[in-house]
Amino acid sequence: MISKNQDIPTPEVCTANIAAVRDALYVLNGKWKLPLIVTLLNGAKRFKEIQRSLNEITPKVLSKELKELELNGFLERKVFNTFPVSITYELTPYSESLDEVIESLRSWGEQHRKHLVKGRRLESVLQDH
Amino acid sequence: MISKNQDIPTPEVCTANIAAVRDALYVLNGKWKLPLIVTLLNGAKRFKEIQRSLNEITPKVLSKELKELELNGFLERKVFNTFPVSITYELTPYSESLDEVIESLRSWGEQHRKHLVKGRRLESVLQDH
DNA sequence: GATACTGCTATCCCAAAGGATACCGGTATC
DNA sequence: GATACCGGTATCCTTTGGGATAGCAGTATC
Repeated sequence: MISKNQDIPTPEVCTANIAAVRDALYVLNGKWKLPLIVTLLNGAKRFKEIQRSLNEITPKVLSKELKELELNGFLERKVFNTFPVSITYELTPYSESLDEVIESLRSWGEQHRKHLVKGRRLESVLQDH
Repeated sequence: MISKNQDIPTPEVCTANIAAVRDALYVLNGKWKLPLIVTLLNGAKRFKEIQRSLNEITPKVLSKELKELELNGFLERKVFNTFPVSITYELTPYSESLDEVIESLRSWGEQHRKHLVKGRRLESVLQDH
């Protein structure tokens, strides 16, 4: 329906589309939110596990991102009465609503890197991981 | 393939997925890039038209975002020899690679707002447009 | 004792993104 | 003259995102 080849949206539809995209970005924007959700697709994880899996994130930033994602209903924090205390984070059913978003970004990121390799522009417009 | 219900990705696949999502976010992250591309789905536009259509963006930010999108190959800036000079911005064929990304975000943003209305949490986690 | 684990928090800092405002020169209109 | 159009740019500022580092208490292991 948003495809440019077949059906140019009217200005009203375009405005509504922009609003919806902005709603999504408001919730999902930033360096770490979606990568964090992707790492939890593997199953529930503990704080340090997540940190290792995301490689370069500081505890402070991780803590803040987890809180926001919890607040928005994407993940659940579970506390277990062990020594030391252990806490797991796992995705909620609502996080499944993001599957298409994540898949489209993953797929696009993959093809974009290939596109750049083909055009030899890799160094200037992609980040190291 | 990234769906959680059917096929939990292995850690290696997960790492590759995170990397691909991060590539995409590196290029597309921020408040204005995708809304800007959405507004050009309507067809080529001039600077002031884009500004009006995006509503709250300053000329400075718009100029910067347009430059970056042009640099990344998503749009083309055309200069016409009129009085005063007129310049249009239009999407390139490469921008079509973003169609699924944009559509998934639009669709998600739409359902998320509905989800929040249903749960009466609109005020706290969505932005005004 | 030291070091490691746990999941954070506090402090300080920098970088980046974004906003507010004023302005440019050339032309057109009143 | 004033104001508007055009597409920006310059300056100053605020806000947000993220990073670096140190530290907490309780427990376990050497």
